[in-house]
Amino acid sequence: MKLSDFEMDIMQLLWQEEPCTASQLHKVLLADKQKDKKVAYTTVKTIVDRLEQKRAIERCGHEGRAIVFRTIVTQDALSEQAMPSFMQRFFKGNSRSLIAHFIKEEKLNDEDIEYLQTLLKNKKLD
Amino acid sequence: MKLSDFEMDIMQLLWQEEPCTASQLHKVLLADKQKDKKVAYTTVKTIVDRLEQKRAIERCGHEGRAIVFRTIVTQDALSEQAMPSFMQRFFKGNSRSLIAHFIKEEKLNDEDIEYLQTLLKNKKLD
DNA sequence: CTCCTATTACTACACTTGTAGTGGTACTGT
DNA sequence: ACAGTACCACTACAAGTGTAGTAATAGGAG
Repeated sequence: MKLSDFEMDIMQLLWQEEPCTASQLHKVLLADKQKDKKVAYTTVKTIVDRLEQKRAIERCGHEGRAIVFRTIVTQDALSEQAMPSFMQRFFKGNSRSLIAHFIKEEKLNDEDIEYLQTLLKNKKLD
Repeated sequence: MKLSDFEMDIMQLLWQEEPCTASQLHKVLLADKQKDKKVAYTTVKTIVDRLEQKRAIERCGHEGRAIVFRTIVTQDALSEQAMPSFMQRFFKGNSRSLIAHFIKEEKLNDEDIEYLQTLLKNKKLD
């Protein structure tokens, strides 16, 4: 399944908020700071319709007139799909440099670091 | 700068092969196993043209009649740009779970693991 | 019961993207 | 010098995407 950027954004919201209606999603989107961009309700609804067509989400009830939706595909299923092409693109499939990149560039507190160190240790032992 | 998937593929090749011509890129693409998909030379040329329009690459000479191209933007510049939206999408900007995901899911040999452990150690000290 | 409003289903449209054909022409091998 | 070929610039086009308008209407407020 291939979803567009905006479709992914909506899925992201749905995973956090589901089950919910299109207008709830719209409100969350508008409330979401970090982005000045405002979209019309109908725009969100269009994306929701497309997600339904693609069988990424489905109707699971009503709330007054509004349709309540929930996701069908899991976040993992989708990221599994998107991950390889991403890595390919930026790191030629070299996961080591991918991880290294993030470790170098991203903010991590001590607790994060310890957690990741533990993960690595376990990985080595397996 | 926003590049499409195919445009990114070509950039990837260019970073590895530059400076080079469109037909060289085409040959590399065809030679590339892993993908049965065959594209016409003109398709590649179209993408190259678009990359030039977007100022991601530029002409830097000729080789007979053929135009030699080289990249203008760096791999880092582009991944910096692409990274956040990707992370946002799949990990809500939580870099720790992103890194954790890769550590868990990707193949890493002992040397890789030691390298990453060193990186983490240094990160902690900084 | 009637009116208003929130929602819906449908339609629209310009832009991007993947994919490639065409027609012209600058080199190159003979 | 001529022909063939490899390349170029330009054009095309369907599918997907972001963005939204419109017409109809079900539900809720009074």
